[in-house]
Amino acid sequence: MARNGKLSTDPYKGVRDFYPKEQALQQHLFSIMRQVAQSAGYEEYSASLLEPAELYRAKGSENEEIATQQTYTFLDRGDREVTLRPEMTPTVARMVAARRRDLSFPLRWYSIPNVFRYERPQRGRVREHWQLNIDLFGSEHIAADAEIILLAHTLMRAFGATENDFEIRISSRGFLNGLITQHSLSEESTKKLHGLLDRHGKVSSQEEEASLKEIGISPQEFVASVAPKDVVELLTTLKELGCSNARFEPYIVRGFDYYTGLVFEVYDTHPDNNRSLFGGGRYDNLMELFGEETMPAVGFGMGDVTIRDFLEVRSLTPSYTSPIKVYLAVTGEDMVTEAMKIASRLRAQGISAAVDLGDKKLGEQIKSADKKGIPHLIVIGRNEIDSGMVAIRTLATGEEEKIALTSLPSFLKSF
RNA sequence: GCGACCGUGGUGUAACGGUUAACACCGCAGAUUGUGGUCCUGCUGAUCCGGGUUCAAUUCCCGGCGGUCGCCCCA
Repeated sequence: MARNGKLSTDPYKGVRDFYPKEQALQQHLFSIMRQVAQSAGYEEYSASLLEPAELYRAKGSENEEIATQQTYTFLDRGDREVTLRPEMTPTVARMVAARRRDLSFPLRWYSIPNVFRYERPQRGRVREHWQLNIDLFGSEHIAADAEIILLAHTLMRAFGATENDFEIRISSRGFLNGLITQHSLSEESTKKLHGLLDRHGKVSSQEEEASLKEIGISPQEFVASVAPKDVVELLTTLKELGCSNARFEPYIVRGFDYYTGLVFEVYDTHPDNNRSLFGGGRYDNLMELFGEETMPAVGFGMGDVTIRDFLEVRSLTPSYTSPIKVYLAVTGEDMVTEAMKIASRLRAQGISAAVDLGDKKLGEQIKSADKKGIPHLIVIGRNEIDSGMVAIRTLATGEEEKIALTSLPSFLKSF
């Protein structure tokens, strides 16, 4: 709130400040993402958040709204149209297309970029979020699809979720496109169909049936539809690989027009949060944008906001621990320097230590160390320096142990 | 872009249209010039902005801005 001409301390609409505790959680999420991606042989890449606006206009008749209304797009000082990337896939496709001859395939890449959408903020949706992007380029084999979905599964497990906490719903654009050609649907009807499927579960089944009939498709084709061949094969493979909470779901569409084959979404099974957490699919034609031949690709994106909600509902977020292992409270003249010497020696031994700068009373120093979540504390004063003995206290319990200054590092390492 | 609900200290809440806007937490200071998390004392600090109705507005009305939730769309 801006008041009396003072600047507001609120962050810009729809974006978040990450105070140390939130940042620690953020880094926790990222480190699990990195660990899973790297252990499967994926290499990390990165790029600027600025892209030329035309990158998002090129294709996607269906996605005009995203390109024109839901991006941050502006003119730079040289009258170039610039967009803050709303997603990473066009960027990575651009990068791969640019170095196509130099890269060896199959290519496994991942990144954790921040992406921007100019939208109305609401639960689970903000204007800037971080999104793990995992992509596998250069393979048409169904094993590639299986690998990507398995990675999504592994990630969820790595976050601490059980197979009962989530469900992987798979469909295929091939299946959908088959229906569309079979009924020779117009572009308008196709769009309607996509919208209808996407809203499945949000409208009553009567309404849905009526709308389907209007388009010219009988509801039975969905309800009784058997999984298409590619999906069946995929599900079988996944099961063999230890992923047994995936199933065919004809209603999965995914918003982006560039998907060409399989599409999938990971759903939260919690009754109060029955929503799509993230998803992805196969996009084999995106390279055409850059005048390249088609390049098979499959991948997914996982946003930090929805995964945070998922973890918080299930208390799967770790508690915060201070990066400081031992705090040095000081009392008396010239003791700050003495404490800093001790801290330096501790750091050289790989023990993180911070010194109170002595502006406050000793009691206050201890209180603030505890509030910061620092596990251990020692007081440095004349007595300690002269005797070479300190009392090391574990703040959570209040227990103290007297030890020689010289054996402090080995003592702390034992924790 | 559309709709519903809501805007009171840093946070969470209170106040029939009527004195000095209350309480709790947090913060700061003290009780104690070398020892925290319990208790005690004191202090700082708020009615989103602009109009209107009224003797009188935190309270009622209108507009703006902001927030939350939904729709659209989507991650």
